[in-house]
Amino acid sequence: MTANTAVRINPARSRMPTNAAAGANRGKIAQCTTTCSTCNLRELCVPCCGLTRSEMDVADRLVFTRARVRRGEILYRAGDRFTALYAVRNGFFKSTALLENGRDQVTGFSMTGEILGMDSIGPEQHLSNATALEDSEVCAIPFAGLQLLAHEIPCLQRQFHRTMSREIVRERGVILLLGSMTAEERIAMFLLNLSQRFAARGYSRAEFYLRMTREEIGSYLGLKLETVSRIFSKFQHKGMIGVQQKYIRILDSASLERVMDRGLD
Amino acid sequence: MTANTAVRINPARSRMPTNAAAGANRGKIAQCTTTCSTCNLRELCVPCCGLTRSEMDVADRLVFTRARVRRGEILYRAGDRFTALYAVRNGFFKSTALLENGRDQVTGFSMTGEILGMDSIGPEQHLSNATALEDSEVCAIPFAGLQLLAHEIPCLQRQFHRTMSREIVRERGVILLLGSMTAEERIAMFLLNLSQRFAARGYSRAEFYLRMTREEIGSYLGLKLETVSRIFSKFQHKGMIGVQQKYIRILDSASLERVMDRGLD
DNA sequence: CGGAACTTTGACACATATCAAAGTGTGTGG
DNA sequence: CCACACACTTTGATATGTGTCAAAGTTCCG
Repeated sequence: MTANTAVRINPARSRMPTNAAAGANRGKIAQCTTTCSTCNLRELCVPCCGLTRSEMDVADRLVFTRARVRRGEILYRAGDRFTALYAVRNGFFKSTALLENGRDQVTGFSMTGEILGMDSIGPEQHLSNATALEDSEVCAIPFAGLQLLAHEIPCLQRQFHRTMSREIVRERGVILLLGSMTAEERIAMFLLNLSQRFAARGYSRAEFYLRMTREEIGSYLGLKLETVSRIFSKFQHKGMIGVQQKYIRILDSASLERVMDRGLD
Repeated sequence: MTANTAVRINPARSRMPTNAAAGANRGKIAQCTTTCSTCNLRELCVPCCGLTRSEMDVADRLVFTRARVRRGEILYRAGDRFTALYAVRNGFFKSTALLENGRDQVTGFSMTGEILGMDSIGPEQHLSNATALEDSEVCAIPFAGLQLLAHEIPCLQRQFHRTMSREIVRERGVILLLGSMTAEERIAMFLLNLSQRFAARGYSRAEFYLRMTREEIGSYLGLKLETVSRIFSKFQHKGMIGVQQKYIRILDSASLERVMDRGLD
């Protein structure tokens, strides 16, 4: 099974992040209030309104389980029962969906502050795998509890809907990319998107380390790894980016934007 | 504006196959309760639980606006303020998303019982156009009202989440299709999907009229119209389908499934 | 009947995949 | 600490699926 490559990488998968693994982290969990407002639920509840009161509620009443996920480990697998959403506290994940015939495909990359598992709500089971691409930490947000809480805090409910809707819009963007952009346009868009997301998190917009391989990028963008590599080289020769392994520098974002919008001429 | 093509296209359309020659339904409109449970909110609230009481509530308290949309007319446009979701009562719609550079792409087709506008909740404005491909009828479901109601009827809330989640899963499917399937696999999947959806609505699984052009199919599947046409012909020569204009017969669905899963050999 | 929208088919072009081989970096075990 | 293996990346040569361009065919409707 292709899907298990990531697992084989580290034989020692016992320390899989189960919600129960919680124990070790107990110390931190106590200070969930501050932590959540800094990063975890930021996307899910804080921007809602500035209610300190309800933030307290959130922290007090929703039992978060903090979990570590080492690089290569799988946070959840297709088929697992859905009980919780996961907020990426720090680190980097890929989501992969499996087609019936064994083929699989990367459907997204998630970084700090983003929520994993939105697609699993309806089916009540996970339909994709979430794999850590670097040592990461997540907050498990029990879905049932979230629902109860959202029922009492309307702005949390609203925020939750916004988050789901945003996932629809994100996927829509991937559909447009896959359906009507050339390889170069896709790569330009991919790099600019990463750049912008790193910037939004306080990291450099101009240089960063890719957490994923060329093959994973290709899978996400509907391209083969060789094509990804070639286009990286091409952009580099044009002076648009610097490439050294996984270390990328955005040297000319205006050009990248031009490529994204109108293709490379 | 490219988006208006559909409108200009036909000053007067008539002969399109409608699922329910409209006028006949007039009697039903008064009894919104029964109507909703038969089709409109079916997806949104009914499967929730069998509560006759809350079904009453839904019908009584949410003011639905029934609207007719003629073929070629646009139900909503990108940029319009989002106030309501639309349940397709009967008819057929396409959704098209616009890229910055003027390109646009069909992102989905919606038929009876399906909900339009899920992606607009977060942004609070529509990001895509919804165009009727045949004379259609929709129920506008005011979002604010739905939220209020859902707050009081937990199963409605749950059902709403399931519906949003289902949209994420649907789009995920399109991503997989666009990212890793050949043209033939895409077309086979497309036809089988339509077939299955028609069947679920009580129409024939084996023969139906396409409501969209080859170009719209191509746009949706990330292919050019000529490619769509060629593959239809190819499938026809192999005896897998019958093609006469927009009238399609599925002659060998097993073969189509084989193509979808493993490609044509 | 004539025009418009749509579809089909053919010839050819081109972007990306495939196959192959060499190059680079990294972690592990001796 | 080295060396070996392994994963990953790069680059080249070639193949192929799909796009592009063009033209003829069909159906619909005024």
